[in-house]
Amino acid sequence: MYELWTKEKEIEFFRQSLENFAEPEQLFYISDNGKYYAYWPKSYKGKKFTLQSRNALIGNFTEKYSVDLLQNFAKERNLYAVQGVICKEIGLTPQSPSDVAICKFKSREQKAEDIVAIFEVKMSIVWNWEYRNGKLICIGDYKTHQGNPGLLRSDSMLKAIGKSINIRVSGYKASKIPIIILGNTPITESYFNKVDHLKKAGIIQGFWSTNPNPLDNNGENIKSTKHKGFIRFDSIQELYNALDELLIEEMEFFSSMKSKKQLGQIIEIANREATYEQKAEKFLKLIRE
DNA sequence: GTCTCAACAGGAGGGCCGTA
DNA sequence: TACGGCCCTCCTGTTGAGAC
Repeated sequence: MYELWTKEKEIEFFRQSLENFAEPEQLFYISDNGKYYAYWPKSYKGKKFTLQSRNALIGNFTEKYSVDLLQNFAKERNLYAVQGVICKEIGLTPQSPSDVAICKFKSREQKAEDIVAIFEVKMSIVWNWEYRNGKLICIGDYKTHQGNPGLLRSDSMLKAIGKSINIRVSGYKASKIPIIILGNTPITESYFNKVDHLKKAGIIQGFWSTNPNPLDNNGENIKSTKHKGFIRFDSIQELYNALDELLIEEMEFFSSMKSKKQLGQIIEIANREATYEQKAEKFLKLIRE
């Protein structure tokens, strides 16, 4: 039930889809010699086409999987993991809801102050599979097929970043809510510094992979970037600890483009307040004016 | 020639809305 | 209520540029 992403989850997706509504032709590519593949193998040179019918199915499956993964954590803290959360005041509209969010209440429509964390799910089938005589045979990891799954794609990364910024610029009500991108693959090296910078800048609190072993034969893959902008979780407990760490203290996102003189003035005024919290509140108030 | 990366293109599915 | 059109989001293959 509450487990990280493994090959068994992908088998579950195919089995569930085949049992409920999908034909094999909607889930697998058919090669020239009649074999059914989840992705075109790198060695395949025959005629190809692009499967579209799987997209929404895997999208929905991975969102539901993410809800299950987070539900146990939420329940223990009297919270709820909710799919498709709408909160218009922070840019989460019915057309573009949050994939998953941890909230104080169970409903889809939420007030900003009742949303504890927002998760954007970017997951896909990671391994390649052959469907033969009703059986699913794993024929290789993502390095052996022509597809480029999940967060390994630059446009998936850009889309996740774009959606997060859209929430951040929708208003100050989103400034207390952490945003996590949940994936099931590593990220490319070209994004190592960028995810760290996004974390330091407060825009996205992490790109988290729930897949502890994305490569076969203990293939080397990144555990985390230098400043933990990307983390690969190897156990549920590790994931829950990271969530606890993230949610334990109330944080505040802020950004600005001001001269050193203006900043100095703001700091000087804020510093007249009595406590650290009051100084911070004054600073945030002034920087947003 | 091969590999990697970013950008682009594209169809399926689903929700919404106007119209008959 | 049914239907069609529009738009958005989903994921995946293709293409071209650049590095080696």
